Amino acid sequence: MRWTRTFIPTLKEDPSDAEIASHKLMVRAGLMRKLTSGVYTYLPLGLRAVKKVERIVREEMDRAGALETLMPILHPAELWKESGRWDVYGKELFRPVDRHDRPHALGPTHEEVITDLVRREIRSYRELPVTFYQIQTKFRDEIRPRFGVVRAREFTMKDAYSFHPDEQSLRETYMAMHAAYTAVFRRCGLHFTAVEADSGAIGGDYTHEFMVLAGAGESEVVSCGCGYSATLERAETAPVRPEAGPQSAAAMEKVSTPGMKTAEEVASFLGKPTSSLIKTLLYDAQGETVAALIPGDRELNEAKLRHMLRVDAVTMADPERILEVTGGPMGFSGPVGLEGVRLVADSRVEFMHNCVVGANEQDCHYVNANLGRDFEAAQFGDLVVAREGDPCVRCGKPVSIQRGIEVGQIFELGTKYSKSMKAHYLDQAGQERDFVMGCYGIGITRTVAAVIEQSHDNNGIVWPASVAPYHIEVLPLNVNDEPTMRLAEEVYESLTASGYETLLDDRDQRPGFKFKDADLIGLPFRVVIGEKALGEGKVEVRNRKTGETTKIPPDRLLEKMAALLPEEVREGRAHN
RNA sequence: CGGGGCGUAGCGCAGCCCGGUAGCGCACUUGGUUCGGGACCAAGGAGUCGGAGGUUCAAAUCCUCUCGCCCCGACCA
Repeated sequence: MRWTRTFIPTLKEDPSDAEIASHKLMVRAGLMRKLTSGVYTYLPLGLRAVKKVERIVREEMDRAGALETLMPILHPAELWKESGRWDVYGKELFRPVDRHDRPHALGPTHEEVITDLVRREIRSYRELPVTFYQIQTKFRDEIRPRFGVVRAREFTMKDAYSFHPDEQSLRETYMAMHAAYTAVFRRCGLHFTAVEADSGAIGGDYTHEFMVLAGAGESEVVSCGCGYSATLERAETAPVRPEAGPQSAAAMEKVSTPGMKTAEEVASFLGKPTSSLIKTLLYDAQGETVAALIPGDRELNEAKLRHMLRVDAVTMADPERILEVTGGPMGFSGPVGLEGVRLVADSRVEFMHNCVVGANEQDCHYVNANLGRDFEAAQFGDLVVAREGDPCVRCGKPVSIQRGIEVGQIFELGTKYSKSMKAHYLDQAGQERDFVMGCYGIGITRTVAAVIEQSHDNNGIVWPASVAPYHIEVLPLNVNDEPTMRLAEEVYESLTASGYETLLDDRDQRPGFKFKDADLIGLPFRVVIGEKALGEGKVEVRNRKTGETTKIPPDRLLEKMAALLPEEVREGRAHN
């Protein structure tokens, strides 16, 4: 492709609305433009990168035996009502209404649609297992779109759904998908980890998220050298056992703490560390009020509380409810003398002595409260948000926390949708059974952003060959010099004919200008044809990533490129 | 949804407090010089100042409403 024949509107300045590197660069390098909040147009160069990722995904999905389909983006509301998600999905679900006033949804994901298809078409265990996938535009009315295409409202996603006769078959496909995803992200040249995750609202039991480690990521990943890694929501860490033996228990005493509500206020008022406080958090767990005890310097992880209580949702109790069950106002709750409420505690509380707790009375706390003597808890477990340096649950070494961009997630859904939507098949014994399902997503456009986020420098994008819009930029320094242009055309033709995707910068611009643009759009290799090297009968080949430049005679260029950019590298099966 | 910021030429911004001529850089057009890391000179085109209403002799500027975009936060005692 010739630069003057395509459309690559590069920008010298950062767009004012961009915050992170990938967003700025995608706009500056002319990959995309914003239409409205969280909605983007892909320009020719950007689309090529998107298509590279799509192709890799297709190849790996096909290899894993998944069947490509294309489902509608417009769904009738009935389907969503049937699965129950019409009411639980919330404001993220776009809900357009047609001219007959009939409600619809724009698909944020397609479990309902595929389940409907499969229940109509598949009757027998003989047709199972089967996996369908599609690469489609998805809509999610994000509460706050940001970071360009990392959190967009309209985006491209690959979603796959598998149907099985039983859990074992599901697990086999799950593992195959895990392997396919690993291959996909490897081929995209990403540094990533697959972490244990929380299944959230989609439901299901077993799930991994594929996270690209990047400072600009929105998710936090807890990981340990031993190989354990999990999302912050899911990550468990072990309590630190105190080195000294149990301190002697002092006499419990009620003290006045006027107006001191937060752990920090109470601790500083009493001149004690926040870690000597026990926070008593009251939650409504599907009708039951539960008190959760955690160390004063920690935060409760609601997902963990949900799991411990085996409920789908927990919400903080309102002040009226707190007054009713504890007898005291919000901010002064404590476990001592608290009756008629289930008390659960973080395991760390077991190792705390002579603690400060609320007295369930306006402006009063107890000091020197001790578990076992002054209060009890019905159940112990890990309830707090993991923190950098906490001991790993597996090996005890300190864990670290890094930020990441979630580019893929795989779920074992089980029978959640087949049950609610009455999707059955007949087993070998002629028995009607619910399909066992799995679902698997990859954010295609987000993956492109993640690649850039992880691979750029001060001058622009540094594309891995596998997802680069083109492999090589041929850059004639002076388009008005006949020998230069003749050679440039020859080089361009021969590279193209040899299967390299080549961009010829045939613009009549000054060299510096073209060099800057070349760095900005970041193609892996640049071939400069200038009068200087030409005088020696040579052209220059420059590696965008390393900056390494070599001068070679034009007739050795194909040989050189074959070494630098072999097919395995262009396909992402190897990286250089 | 709460808080904050911003909408002025294609892009990035100044002007607004203190009302009167709409300006700068980049980009674009023409001519010339230049030509290995975002050139220079000259001339030029381009803006309903986000929108509506109001105050005023006069509004980008003051007031009211409204739309859009960006950032932070969203119940953690």
